[in-house]
Amino acid sequence: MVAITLPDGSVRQFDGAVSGAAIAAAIGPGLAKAALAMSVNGKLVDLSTTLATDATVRFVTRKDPEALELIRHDAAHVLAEAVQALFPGTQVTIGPAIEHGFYYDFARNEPFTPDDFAAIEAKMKAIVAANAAFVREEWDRDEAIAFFKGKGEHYKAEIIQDLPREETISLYRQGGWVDLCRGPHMRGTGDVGTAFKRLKVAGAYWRGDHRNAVLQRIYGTAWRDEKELKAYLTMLEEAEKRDHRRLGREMGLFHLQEEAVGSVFWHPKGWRLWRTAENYVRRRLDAEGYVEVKTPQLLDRSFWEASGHWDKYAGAMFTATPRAEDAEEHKHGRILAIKPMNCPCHVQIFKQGIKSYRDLPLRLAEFGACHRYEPSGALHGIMRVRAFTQDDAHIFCTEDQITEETKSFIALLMSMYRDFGFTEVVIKFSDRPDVRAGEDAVWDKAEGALKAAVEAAGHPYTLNPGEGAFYGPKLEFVLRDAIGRDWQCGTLQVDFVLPERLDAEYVAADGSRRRPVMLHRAILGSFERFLGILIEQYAGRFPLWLAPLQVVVATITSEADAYARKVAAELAAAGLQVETDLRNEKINYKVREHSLAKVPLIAVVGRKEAEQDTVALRRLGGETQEVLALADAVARLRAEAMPPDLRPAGR
RNA sequence: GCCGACGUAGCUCAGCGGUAGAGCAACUGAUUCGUAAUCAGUAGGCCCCCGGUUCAAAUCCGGGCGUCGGCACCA
Repeated sequence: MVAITLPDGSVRQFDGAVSGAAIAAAIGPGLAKAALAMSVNGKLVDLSTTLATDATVRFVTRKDPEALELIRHDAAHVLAEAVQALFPGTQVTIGPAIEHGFYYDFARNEPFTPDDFAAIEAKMKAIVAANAAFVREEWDRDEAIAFFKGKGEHYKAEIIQDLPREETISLYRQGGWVDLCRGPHMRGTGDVGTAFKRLKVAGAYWRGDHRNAVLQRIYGTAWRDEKELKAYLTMLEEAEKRDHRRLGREMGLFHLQEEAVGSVFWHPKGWRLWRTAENYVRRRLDAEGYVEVKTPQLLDRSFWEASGHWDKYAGAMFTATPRAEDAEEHKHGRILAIKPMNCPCHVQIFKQGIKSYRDLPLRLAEFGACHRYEPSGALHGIMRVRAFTQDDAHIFCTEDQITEETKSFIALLMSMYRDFGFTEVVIKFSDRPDVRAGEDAVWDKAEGALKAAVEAAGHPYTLNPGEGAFYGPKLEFVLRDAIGRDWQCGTLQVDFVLPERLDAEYVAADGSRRRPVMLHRAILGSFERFLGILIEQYAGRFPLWLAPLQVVVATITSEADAYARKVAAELAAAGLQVETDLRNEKINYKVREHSLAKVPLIAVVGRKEAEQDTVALRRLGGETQEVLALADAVARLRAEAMPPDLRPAGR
């Protein structure tokens, strides 16, 4: 007898070994039809799996969260079959389910062309319609290797060779096609459904290593039903509409051009946005006991050799030498490097004079402009650039102060993110990478201290093994935007290495000389990137305090021109960014134009307003307007435009 | 850096061997108008750059540069 326990606690007895499909059928025809796979004692397996011993079973239907992963994984197999059917000689490699969809990496000499894609998608549909059953087979390891080698599937053979010896080698058949796969799968290709779409093709390195061959990766998306698919495609469209590169141009915030690859030309409105953000950050740091500094752009190569950066990052650093042949640097062949980061400079400030334990923690902040020669393929709008400004700071402290400094940093960061409109923040803890500076004992200490600190701060965090900086472990702060995308911005890194390398020390209470610990930290990360994220978060429709142009005073008739100027002057005197629109155009035209430009408020004035000393306020996206006495409107907008940290009510 | 696609007016794009096009924007004029496009007219181009093929190149070929989508990278 085999006893099967179901999620509701009930137990069903079977005479002998029984398949999942048979159990489902025994429970009811509805379930038999809906079950795609099952969870046996918590492990997801094929529905066809035979159970010979007692077990707890839960059936997975299309409604369950696991279904998405199954659909996507199966869709990857369908894609692979389609490609091999259409392009004989193409080798298959791997094809996992990923967030929102799936991909499959193929080895083929000729690139896939747009014409191929329609054929691939059509073939996929045909394979799904044929609904061939997924059949699992377990093979002997060496036979499997020989089998794939015999088919010319060298990547598959390599995968098997690299599997641990004790691993079961399973193959899945779907009709005439077979693939190496761990499983599980649904019942047949038909279970993939129709809510999938091939999306894009891209190069990808075999096993993610840039020294390996380049494969062709075809991406697709797959969902439970058409409605979910449509919602996803709509989200992609929404993301495209929010694209900071597009909005940056449309709203006149910035531009990029060929002669300055990776550097941003900030236009007046974009720079206004930057200044608003920078002023805000500066006020918060001032209030938090940071002291602001400014350090050199150009430093001698030997400086970076001492800090250890030259060794690891010379290839990503810009260097500069004077053109004038009589310049000393030129004669002696000295190389100056444009700073790629601020920390070594801050250590130099720390080292001026003798520091006492009473000076700690010393929090040196800098809006530091840095340059890095980022690989050309990494550049992306203003999000990934070669010239950027960090909201950087280094906290010099004792080991005992790490916990307290980390706690107050996390509190500051969370509060600032909230002010910028981000409420969902995830913390990741990254520990030692393979290539690193410093002794293991030092790393033990640094990781221990940081972990203790983040736990003391009381925020949950996830582990990100091996992703730390080369000089120390770090916390990474990832924020989720309005349409569900994640952006890593803030960071806090513990560093015992650099103070040692650059010989920073302080005098302890007992008169001995000690090394300070350095905490590298940033909240926005880089202004360029963060402003790009803000543009996308708000789709250009900034809250009033961030909007670079806050109010347009638009006239209905030229008789109101003088009054419009007065309204604008009073708003400007109250600290608002305001423009007038006195053009001889219809109010409809003006409203449309300023709405498209995403100006938060339009103050409409006509003959009536001029006579009564009022304004008709219209909010972006609103369908009504509010007529207010001018003085009231000024007072109200002044309050509303106040940056969150200056609002009297507090946060 | 790697794979692929793309680069034509300010923007979005058509044209793909035979005199460079459209819509929107811009400019000029008329219209003084009450909350998301008033009408008419005008102007606007090293067709990314350099070379080649050809009687003739935006169009075909080669090489650069840049952008886009991924991959790799991200102190």
